[in-house]
Amino acid sequence: MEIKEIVNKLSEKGLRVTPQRIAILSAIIKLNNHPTAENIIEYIKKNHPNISVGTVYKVLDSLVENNLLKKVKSESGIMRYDPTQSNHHHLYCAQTDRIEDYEDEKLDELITGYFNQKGIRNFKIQNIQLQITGTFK
Amino acid sequence: MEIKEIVNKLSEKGLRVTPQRIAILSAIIKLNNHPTAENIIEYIKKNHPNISVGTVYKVLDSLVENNLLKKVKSESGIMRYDPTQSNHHHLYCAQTDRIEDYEDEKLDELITGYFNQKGIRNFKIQNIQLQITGTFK
DNA sequence: TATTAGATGATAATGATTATTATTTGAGAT
DNA sequence: ATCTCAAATAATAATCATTATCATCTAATA
Ligand SMILES: [Mn+2]
Ligand SMILES: [Mn+2]
Ligand SMILES: [Zn+2]
Ligand SMILES: [Zn+2]
Repeated sequence: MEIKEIVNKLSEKGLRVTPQRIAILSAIIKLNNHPTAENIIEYIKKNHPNISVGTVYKVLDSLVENNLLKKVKSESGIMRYDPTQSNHHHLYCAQTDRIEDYEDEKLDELITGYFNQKGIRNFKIQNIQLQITGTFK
Repeated sequence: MEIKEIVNKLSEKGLRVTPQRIAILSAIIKLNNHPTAENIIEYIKKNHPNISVGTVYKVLDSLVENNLLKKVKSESGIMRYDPTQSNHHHLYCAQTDRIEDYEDEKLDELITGYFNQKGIRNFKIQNIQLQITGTFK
């Protein structure tokens, strides 16, 4: 049961366990395609019709701040949310707003190796993310 | 004189050469740090105080559509504009909103080579862009 | 069960971007 | 050099994602 997991994650971070927070995290995991705040609200309203838009945004921000979610920039500028903590890349569809995860340890090693040798002058690298644009087939 | 160049670029694309378009392109080149629409407006108003906000957005869109500009997604979601046509990557400052260009032919070859062999199943790659986050020093 | 800091819901406000429309103008034709 | 008119602009209003406010509620702890 993954509700238990969600409750644990919230507690570990010292966040109060509220029905809204559980619903929002569950929704993002269930929806599973980098939903927008609006997507999340629409989904949650089915079982939780009184949830407030402001609450959803505030919860999202606090979950991002506590590393339980990541923000994903979309082509349009509308923010999207990602439940995957581990570092990974994204495939952007050039025709639709679809965004899929792309994980590739070998590629990461290749790039990390490259920059370990070369570096970037005047810049300390914290994180490298690939934005791979193209079409799904 | 680079105004001549700007005029040429506009004509080549079949766009009418207007003072507003020249001013906007010049501003982006001059500002040279991926300015927002607001940055551009502020800069232009000095010499061109009557320019309309809507015009700036419309000109930016048409320049993007005609491949004279690129959009750059920022952390905050506010769109930024880039006069560099050639494919390149970006360095994002983790503390400020600074965005710098990063070009690296060797790196591109490395990544292209990797994907030429491996590919991504169910996905046709059109373009790969690195978002390198860290701090300038 | 009582306490209370923190969370929520309702609502208004912001701020970036887009839409609308009357007026102006760039560029080709005369 | 004027004429013509599709396209561009300025002024203004509208949209829409996100944020702010604040009265009410509630999860966690004692
Ligand atoms: Mn937010
Ligand atoms: Mn735009
Ligand atoms: Zn993801
Ligand atoms: Zn750039």
